[in-house]
Amino acid sequence: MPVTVLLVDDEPLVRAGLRAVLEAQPDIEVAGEAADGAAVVPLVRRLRPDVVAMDVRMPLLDGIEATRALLRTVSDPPRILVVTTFENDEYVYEALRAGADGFLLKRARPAEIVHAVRLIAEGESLLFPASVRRLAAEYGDGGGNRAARAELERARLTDREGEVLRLMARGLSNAEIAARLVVGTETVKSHVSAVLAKLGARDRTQAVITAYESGFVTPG
Amino acid sequence: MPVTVLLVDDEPLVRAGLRAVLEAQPDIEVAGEAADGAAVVPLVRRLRPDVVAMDVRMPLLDGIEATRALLRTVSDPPRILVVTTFENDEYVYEALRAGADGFLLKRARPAEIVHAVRLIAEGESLLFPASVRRLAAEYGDGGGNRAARAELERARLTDREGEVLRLMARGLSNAEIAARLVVGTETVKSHVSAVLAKLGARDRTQAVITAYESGFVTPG
DNA sequence: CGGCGTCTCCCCCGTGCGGGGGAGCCCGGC
DNA sequence: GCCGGGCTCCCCCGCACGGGGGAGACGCCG
Repeated sequence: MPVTVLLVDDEPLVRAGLRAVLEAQPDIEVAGEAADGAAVVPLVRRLRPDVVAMDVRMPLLDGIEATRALLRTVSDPPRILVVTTFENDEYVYEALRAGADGFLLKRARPAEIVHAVRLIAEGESLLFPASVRRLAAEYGDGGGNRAARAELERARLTDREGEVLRLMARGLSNAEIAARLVVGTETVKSHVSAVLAKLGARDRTQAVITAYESGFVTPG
Repeated sequence: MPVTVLLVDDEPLVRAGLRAVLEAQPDIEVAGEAADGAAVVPLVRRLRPDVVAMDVRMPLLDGIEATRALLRTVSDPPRILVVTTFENDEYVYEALRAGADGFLLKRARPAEIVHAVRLIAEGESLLFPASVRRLAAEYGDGGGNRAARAELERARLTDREGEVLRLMARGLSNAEIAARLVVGTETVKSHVSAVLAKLGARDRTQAVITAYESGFVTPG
């Protein structure tokens, strides 16, 4: 009895690639595809796949929310393999905290992709497989320079501070952030100052750079 | 006689996806694959493909250099379709200047990918197809950034402006940039203003964000 | 209970930033 | 020759930013 997989990614090209790679295996079967997180729950109910290979970044409903929704609403939920482009995508960690069972880099080799799906299907957790560490090393930090990352680790931003940093990283001014969060500009200034202090940044631009360099936010 | 395509991308998953999408067409044939730019020239010599679908960012030899190498060393070179993740990747423009015939977003739909390959094969140039504009609009995060991207498409920064933007993206203040470039701070301010205007950015933070989002600078 | 951390808001104050002007110099192209 | 673009430098000016304080309200936890 083959392992059945549901592919969830907003890019058809990635779905086609995963399908080609996985269906080349006799013991793996692609049960279906979805282009966004919102379609996942009904599809899982109908297809009952063993594994969901899920992108984190998607329109409508991202991989984190889709993971939560699956675990919350589906009885005997499938194992969830998070698929991502960047190794230090903080969304990945959120997805793992939300209950995903492992993650996989899109640039992994076909054999590694197949291996990951099999492992996950068998109930193994696949948090930091050797292949990922190797890839991370090969691609030299690829989206997470160590110093910046260490800085962010030590920083221990509060929820609110992280929220503010994210908005800073979208180019919003203090006034705009205040409007978005429905608080006063003075409050935002407090949070911004805290972020700058914790990150060792001199101004918001340096803070945003640290956010990018550490993978706290990612381009694309 | 079918259109033959050589796939060049360092990610096997992307190659598999392109292969699956293209080989579903009766009039398109995948002649071969390469994982980096260095392998392109000999492969083209041997396989004589009509079209090379080439990633810009690759180890060893990137898409720009590979394009140059092809046009310089191969007689009757194939048409070159640049494949990219970001619409405003400055490398793409370099590749186009180097002689590539068009570019394609990885998140395009299969039908659009097929269409692009056919167009390129027929000798059409494919610089800003409607599909790309539509995708850019769809994925533009609402308003401000979209305008900035559209701006960046046309924004041809001068050498000096690019240099200044790069230093901005490293967190340097105007005074520090001035010291680094051995010019006056007023001069730096002029360049910064020009960059902001060309990028449609309100302040240096937004400019740096655009630099990251467009791939003008990369984390790590 | 009292402490602690978080979130909220307030004051003053200096300054780096960015807009809007203008101007001289050099080089390459028409 | 002249013109245009790029690089350089200068003026004034308003303001958002960020530092350095302080303070009240809430929830959590020992």
